[in-house]
Amino acid sequence: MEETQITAALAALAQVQRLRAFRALVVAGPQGLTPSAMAEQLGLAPNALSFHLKELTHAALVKVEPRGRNLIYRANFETMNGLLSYMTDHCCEGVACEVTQSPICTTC
Amino acid sequence: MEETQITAALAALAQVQRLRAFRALVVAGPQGLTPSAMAEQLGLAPNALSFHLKELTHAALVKVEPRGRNLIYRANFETMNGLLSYMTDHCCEGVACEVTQSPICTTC
DNA sequence: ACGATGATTCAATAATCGTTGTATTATTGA
DNA sequence: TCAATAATACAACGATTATTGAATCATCGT
Repeated sequence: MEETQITAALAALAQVQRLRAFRALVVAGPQGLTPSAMAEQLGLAPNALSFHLKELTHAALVKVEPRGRNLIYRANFETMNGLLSYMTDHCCEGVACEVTQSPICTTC
Repeated sequence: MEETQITAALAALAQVQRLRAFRALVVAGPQGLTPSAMAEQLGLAPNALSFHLKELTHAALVKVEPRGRNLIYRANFETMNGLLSYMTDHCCEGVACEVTQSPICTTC
């Protein structure tokens, strides 16, 4: 993963509403959530949520799939894992400590 | 870890210079780095680096310790681990996928 | 085709953030 | 004490960002 992608992802998550939205999607898992369900759950206006989801999408943290009249948003676990790996890579020069590299949701 | 602390940490890392500075400290490990060493390594003006280190300190991502005329900055792995855990917690409702909870640098 | 719902887009305002330059504090060594 | 180095603090400008309200586009069921 590139540095710009990392900072984009971090910036996207560095905002309460987006962090909550993303976490809701992480918890929801492969099933995903519709914007209206998220708007109700998070107490957000539809347009505000849409704005934040666009940011998350642009940072490749979420994926969208149209289903009929609804959209299904899902967390992008590849980006998530790339982000976590990036922050832990080469920790302590790779020698001074034992870094356990283990991404999440390999089954998703 | 609280939500505000999480967003503070993410916001602190969502900036190229700070991300590089923090990663340099992660790589450096327990030994840490002085601001002047970091400034040279990152090609940053001393005051710019100082500003960014203050942000990282305020987000509890780094620790400072005075040593003679120098300061030693170190990555705060507790915050780091808390941050990673927060993002992966309750993934997929805790049932649909196997989340391997394994923070980094437990030996640091 | 029509009304209703789901979701996004646009525009404007207010607030936040990064950068640069200058000045200031503290510590070491002669 | 004086010069030099290490590091931070302060102020100002430009740029980015979040929020709000209103409007637009697409889809479903009748």
